[in-house]
Amino acid sequence: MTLLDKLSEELGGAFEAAGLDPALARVKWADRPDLAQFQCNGALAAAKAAKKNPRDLAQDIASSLAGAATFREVSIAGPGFINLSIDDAWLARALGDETFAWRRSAPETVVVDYGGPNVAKPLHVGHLRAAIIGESLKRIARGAGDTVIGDAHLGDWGLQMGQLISELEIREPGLIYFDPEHDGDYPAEPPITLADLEAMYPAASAACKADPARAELARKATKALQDGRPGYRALWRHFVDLSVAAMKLDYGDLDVTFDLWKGEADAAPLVDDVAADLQAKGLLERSDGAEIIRVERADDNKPIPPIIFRNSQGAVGYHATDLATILDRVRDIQPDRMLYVVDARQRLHFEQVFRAAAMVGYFPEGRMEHLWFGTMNGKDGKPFKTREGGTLKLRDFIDMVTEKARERIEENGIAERVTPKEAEEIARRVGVSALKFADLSNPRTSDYVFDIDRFTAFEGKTGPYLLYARARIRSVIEKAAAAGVGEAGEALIVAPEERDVALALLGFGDAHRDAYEKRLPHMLCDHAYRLAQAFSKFYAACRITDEADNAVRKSRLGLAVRVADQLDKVFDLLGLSAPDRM
RNA sequence: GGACCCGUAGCUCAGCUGGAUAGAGCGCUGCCCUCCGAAGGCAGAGGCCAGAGGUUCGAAUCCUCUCGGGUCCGCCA
Repeated sequence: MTLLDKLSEELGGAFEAAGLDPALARVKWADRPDLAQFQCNGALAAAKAAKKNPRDLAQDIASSLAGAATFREVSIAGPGFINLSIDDAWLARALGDETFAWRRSAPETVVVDYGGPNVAKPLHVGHLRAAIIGESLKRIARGAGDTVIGDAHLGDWGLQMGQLISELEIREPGLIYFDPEHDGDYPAEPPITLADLEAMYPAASAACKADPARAELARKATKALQDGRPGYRALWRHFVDLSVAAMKLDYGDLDVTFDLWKGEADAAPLVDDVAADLQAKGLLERSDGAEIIRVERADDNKPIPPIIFRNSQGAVGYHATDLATILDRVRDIQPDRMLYVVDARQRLHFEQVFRAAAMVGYFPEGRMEHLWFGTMNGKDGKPFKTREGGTLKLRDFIDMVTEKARERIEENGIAERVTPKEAEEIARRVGVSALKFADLSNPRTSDYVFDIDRFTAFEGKTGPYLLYARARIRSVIEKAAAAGVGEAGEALIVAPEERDVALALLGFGDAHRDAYEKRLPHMLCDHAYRLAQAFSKFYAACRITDEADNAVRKSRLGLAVRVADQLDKVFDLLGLSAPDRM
């Protein structure tokens, strides 16, 4: 039960005593911190329903709360706002009460799909948001008690594979993989390097676009691969292995990890089962030589085009593999929920797929969520590109941000205090946290402008600032230990800045819950920043290690420890990694 | 053409079930280190919440329209 739940419960009792609906007794953080810490506007809604004077109702409620140990003050203001401030002793006790951390009462098993990189195509900035947001949502759910399985869901089975295979066949037709007579094993070593593969992709793609005959070759190769031609399959395996090894390095740099590295190809064997199920339900239709599923509904306010399950060539596209993937997950994992962290432009696609999956009876539509996100733009307001207008590779992007972090570290004199090796590690973490925090602190659904100077700044609402704040607190705690000033102790609230730190700490459960329920990590970013700010004010106003009063000193040390520990928890949920000092 | 996302301080953005005086960061002005990390703290200037109607005791928030920006709309994923 979170703090706001607890307070709402208290108010709920008072509402019931006054003959009102306790569900209206929702308590929230005060809009007017100068007047109170919390507020409840439920009397206004209750008055509307009961056709009574809201101020009178608020008065009744306030009176029945008069003896409560929870509150120092309950007052009424305006048309019927109930203003609440917590009793300091209650607050101090609550700090030690673990139940104010939030856990789900009924945890679920959840699959999160937040990868979607294509084989042979290096990760680029377009993959960044899915990786960062998905990783955080995975951790947020795990932290709430869910069993969460993250899947990279590789794009390894579409037309691009046929384009690549046909491209290599044109370039090196003599390779054994293209010999239809060959009967037996293929070499264990790939015939090309990763660099070759990555260079082939744009060449093949451009050639197919320019020349219909070339595109036809690619389609035929795709079909042959999907039909299981051994040489093509062996080649495909090489392509996937080369790519995945490179992807793991890039994702690793971002501290993004997947539990499963499945792809469309893993789902492909189930496509026939899906087709049979669709057929059995009478959902598959022929249209212009293709097999389609109609997913529109009578009450749609927009046209929903049918899914092309198999195209006129007989090949399946990503609608079919996505459906097969759902079937695969239902059979293998039996999740309660499936989350897709994918670009906003795929909204229609997922609407189609979710409808079809529900129609064929695989999974309830309401338990599949497309958690779409906005675009990361450049300073010109258009999707982030290199200066030349090309796509920026993820590893170049990470290098760019790390380099910037390195400069900042030198400017700030950090580099002089640590070994070169440690400075490099600090630069990496500062750079990556700058990048990740910038992305996460914007609401998932918004577009935002990537401004490297702003995001790598050590001041303001940035990743580096939070890392710094944590390092500073840890440093104070270490110095206190070294000075032998005693252990952290029970909280004791004597200064307003201590009260504000305590309140900020207790806000964690609600921030976690909000971030989870709304699937919005930025709510946890806001919390981390508020907490760091509350600590800074406290630190500026109160002495810690050299405070003369024993109990007060121990209490303050205890607050510092709690803040540092909670920042670590929040960093973990966001997927940020902090250096111990900087 | 239709659907969806968006328009809030000079800049970048919060404000999610309608509530009091619309917030934060950056930037700007002025203060605060003989004292635990000043990458900090304190104070201040800066807003017809794109525009117009409507619902409501009450609207940045809900509804309608207009203007401006973005995205998507059957065989690539």
